[in-house]
Amino acid sequence: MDIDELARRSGVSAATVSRALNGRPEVSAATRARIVALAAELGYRPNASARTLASRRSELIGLLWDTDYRSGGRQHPFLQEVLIGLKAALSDRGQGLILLPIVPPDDEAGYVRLARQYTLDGIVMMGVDQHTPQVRALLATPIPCVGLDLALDGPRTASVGSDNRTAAADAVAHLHALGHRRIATITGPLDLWPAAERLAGYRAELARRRLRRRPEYEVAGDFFAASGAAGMRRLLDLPSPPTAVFVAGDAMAVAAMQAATDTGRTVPGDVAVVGFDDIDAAAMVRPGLTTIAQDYRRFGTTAAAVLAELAAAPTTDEPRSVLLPTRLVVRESSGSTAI
Amino acid sequence: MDIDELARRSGVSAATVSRALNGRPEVSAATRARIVALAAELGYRPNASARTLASRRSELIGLLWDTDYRSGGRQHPFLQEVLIGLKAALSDRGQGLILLPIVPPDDEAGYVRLARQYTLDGIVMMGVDQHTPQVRALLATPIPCVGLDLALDGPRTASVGSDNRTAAADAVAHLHALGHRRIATITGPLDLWPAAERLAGYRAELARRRLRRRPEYEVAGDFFAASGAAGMRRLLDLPSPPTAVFVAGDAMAVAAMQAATDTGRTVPGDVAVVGFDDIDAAAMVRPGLTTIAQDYRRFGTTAAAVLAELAAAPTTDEPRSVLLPTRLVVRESSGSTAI
DNA sequence: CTGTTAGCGCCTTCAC
DNA sequence: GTGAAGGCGCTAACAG
Repeated sequence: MDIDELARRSGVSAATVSRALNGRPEVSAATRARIVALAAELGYRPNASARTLASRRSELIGLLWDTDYRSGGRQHPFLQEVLIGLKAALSDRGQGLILLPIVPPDDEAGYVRLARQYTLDGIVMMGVDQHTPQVRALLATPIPCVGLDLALDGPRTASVGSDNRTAAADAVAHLHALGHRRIATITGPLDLWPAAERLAGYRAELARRRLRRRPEYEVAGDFFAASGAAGMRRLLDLPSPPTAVFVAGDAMAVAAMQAATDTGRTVPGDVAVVGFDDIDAAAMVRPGLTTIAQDYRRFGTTAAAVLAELAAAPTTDEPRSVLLPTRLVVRESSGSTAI
Repeated sequence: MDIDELARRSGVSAATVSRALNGRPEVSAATRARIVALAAELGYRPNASARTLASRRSELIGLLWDTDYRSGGRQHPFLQEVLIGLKAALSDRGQGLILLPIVPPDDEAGYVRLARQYTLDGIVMMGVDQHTPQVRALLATPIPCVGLDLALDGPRTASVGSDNRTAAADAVAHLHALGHRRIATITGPLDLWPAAERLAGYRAELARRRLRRRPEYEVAGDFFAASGAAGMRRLLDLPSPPTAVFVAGDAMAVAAMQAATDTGRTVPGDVAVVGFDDIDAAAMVRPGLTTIAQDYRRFGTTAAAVLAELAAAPTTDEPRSVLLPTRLVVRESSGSTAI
């Protein structure tokens, strides 16, 4: 069942079938209706390769997702949800999603070649280092690229992420409202966009509420559990330890809670904890972890929409970014009563 | 940079370039070496669409992964790891991975058409119901299909999964070795292959160790947390409650532990628990959950290898399946001492 | 509005 | 061992 067969059966030429099915305006309503109906009835689907070859557009989006970068073990707690959103939004637009292999660092043109090889219409990146030569080369290209939790820069790029700054401020506000005045934080790696924004939000909210900002209350973590435990121990050893800690990632937060418990403190009694991400475990540990939930599915749907906009828009130097709202999920770790 | 350009620069015809790059035997070693070197130097990559159109092979594998099927919330704790393995193994073979959209149940030929549309060389399925018309139609086809944790049936299909039966037996053996004699289980939905196998392994090991099998010790769960908690409560309310429970999934196991704790029991003191899956939370909860770890990455690499075999092998009626080894991860929930 | 004619970039017979 | 020619299935100019 190819286009010629369909053309024969509908009594028109292949060109007309192509036009009718692709929504071209030059076809009469009657012919189009007839062709569309017949195509549906016969289950005709144009061959993707032939279509791509002729039109130079593939309706294919590439996903660049580096499983090695900083993922020493389990990372990207959200890949699955992002994929769900992305897949749904793309297929609504008639687009497909292809997973790109990781190219070695010395193959500078690797991604650009992959994009050409598959005639990709756009690329979604997550969990990659946008400063590597291979990625920079890709970003410099007019191929639409959107970064998830990644601040991208290029003629046709955009970034999608949560409004981490506001979210962190919400966390601090929540703790403050519960009566806490000595609020510390354990950060992520500050060269990562979300980590930096969360710290900025923490600081901003302290200032807004006229709480003193103490350098020793800002402990550096790396999003992994061990750094959360170490950070908590360090905070609790302070002469004037905090009564609450905003931890920039849930894996660290859970470990931080355990570190507190292990050293004889109670959570939230002695120290309240608020995390970030709402990983599965947040609801499974005791006490349940109060945390910031991100709408990962929407990361995906937004990425698909932004990609379409980028493809239509002219190239530009203006950095574009979309910030998504988050939600504070209150569980037991922040305590329900003031201190 | 297309094949003609490369041909011109290497002083041969496009046909020879094609043969050289595709490892055809008819090319002289010298010409091949020259062409391969030049191709590498110029970074030539044949256009995927043109190649697929001409050769009728795409080197593309489709991933069928239903995000709705039984995934009321968070499921498939292993998608990410599977993808890592799959992507790595496929790209080693020069193949790509494309995520297939879910087709509506009334579109019986949907997947078959998708396979043709993209000229897919094979399909990996996970988290789908293989009894639906759309999937059955695909399986009936000579297109290579491998199911992860799915017992598939068709002329060119195979199944890859853990050796769930042995794994469950290991769990029971572990509990028995710790001194437990009254060992119960909370199962998954028994129409799912892994759940049925785990129950079979539990029963087999009881028999091997001459432990009495009691019907009231086999409680039905559905892999979700709530059913784990309910199952544990029911077991503990028994006149002669078990001293150990093998829970067929970690989400249920964690909830089961909490249910035990909530009703005044201690874990592992009053009741020991062994789970299945080794989800992230297993190491985060207290007590840490003893569980069976599956090698999900290997699911992916194995699927890629099996797909290649299926493509080369003739169609057959023999069901093929590959069972992967698992690993018992001992933490605190099973206790380190006998009762 | 519709048909005819060329390719899109590559592989693959068929000659040589 | 290598080249020439045709075609994979579709889209996009160009006519009409």
